[in-house]
Amino acid sequence: MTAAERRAQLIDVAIPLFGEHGFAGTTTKAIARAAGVSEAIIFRHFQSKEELYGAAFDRWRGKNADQFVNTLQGYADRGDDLGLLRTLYAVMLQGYEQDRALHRMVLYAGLEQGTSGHGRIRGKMQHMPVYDFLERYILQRQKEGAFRSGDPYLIATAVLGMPQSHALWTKLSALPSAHSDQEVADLYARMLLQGLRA
Amino acid sequence: MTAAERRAQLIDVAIPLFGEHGFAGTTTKAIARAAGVSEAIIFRHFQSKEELYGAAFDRWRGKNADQFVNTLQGYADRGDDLGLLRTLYAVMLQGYEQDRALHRMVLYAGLEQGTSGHGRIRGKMQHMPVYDFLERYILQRQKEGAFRSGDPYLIATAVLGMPQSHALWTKLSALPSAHSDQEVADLYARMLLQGLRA
DNA sequence: GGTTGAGGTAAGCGAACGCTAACTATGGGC
DNA sequence: GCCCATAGTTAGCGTTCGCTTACCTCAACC
Repeated sequence: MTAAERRAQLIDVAIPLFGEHGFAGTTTKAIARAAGVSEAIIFRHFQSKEELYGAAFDRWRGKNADQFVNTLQGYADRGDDLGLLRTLYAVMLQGYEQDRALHRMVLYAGLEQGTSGHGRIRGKMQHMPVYDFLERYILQRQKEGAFRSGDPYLIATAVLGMPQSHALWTKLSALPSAHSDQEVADLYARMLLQGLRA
Repeated sequence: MTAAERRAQLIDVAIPLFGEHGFAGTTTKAIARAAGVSEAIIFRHFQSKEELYGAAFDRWRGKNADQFVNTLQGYADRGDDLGLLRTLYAVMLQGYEQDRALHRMVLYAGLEQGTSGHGRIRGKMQHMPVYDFLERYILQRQKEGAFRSGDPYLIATAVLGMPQSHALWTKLSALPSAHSDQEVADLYARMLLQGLRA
């Protein structure tokens, strides 16, 4: 296995572990065992556990795909507010479920940042494309007189916060939900859109 | 210092540490240093680190005061939906800031539960009085034809999710906010109330 | 005023932590 | 056929982890 392949594999197996136990709770030995290699080769391919953590984190940033944003932009161009929100929520909830480990890792990172030594994460969490898109979108709709006034960033936080919080408890933690993602996405989208109207 | 006092003191100093670094990231030595005693007395007063963690957690459950719910009930009796939501949000945001360590600990516990051995936490996180109150309140307003239809629990999750998510990033993590709590509470309350109307 | 028991400390246990040094297998280029 | 860079191993380093043991101190009680 080449160095690049091994690096990628180590990141792959590390993400579920970091996501499940956090940085402090995940041991290099466990990562090595999951990868089927000896512990030492982790440190051949990464300077430290911290660097591996940072590399795993970069994987997440790549996932916030522009393609997702492009889909939303399509709804925006068509002026389909409800479709946009519904799609946004559905994709978000699906993403949380699909990349559960990755999102758990991000959440852990938010809590752990600045505590342990792993300062590599700092600054990596800002600037998610979805936030930027939503902020611009809200600003535009405000100018058109369609949405209520108020700081677009703050409103975007509220828009994204509802499903985030739902996903936090139903998907990232263990608590079960009695509702399908579609159902939740639909209710949230309708409710929030009505609240956004000027 | 009596045993009861010492127990309480150990819990007091442990909460900020657990909140800052999580269960796995907090060492018994650090707790002992913070309390100004030797590490061994932790294990005189608690069977294990895990038991201390559970005891700290019980402290949180006591904080979800009924008094808070009573205040909200007052608004409900007066039919003041906006006042209720605004107060709810303001108190929530204030609570997150005030008991930052406690809330961080709870969030950590949600992520860590079922991973490390500390199964003591399981089942302690359910049944927050605020959720129950809000669910009943929404159901009542639905019957009166004032609020939109939909599962009250799901709607309550959305109502509480918006400030939770905001607080998660601005208060529990390190990211700064450009807006005052009052400002946020007011905008969120207005927006959500409009979305709730039938 | 000697005994006792509760609260506390110093020292260190075995295990696990992140990480490293020294060595081996292997495969492509001359 | 030899060379040597590369990917991997074994063994263990120094430290820290949660926790335990042996001992100390001292106010309360009969």
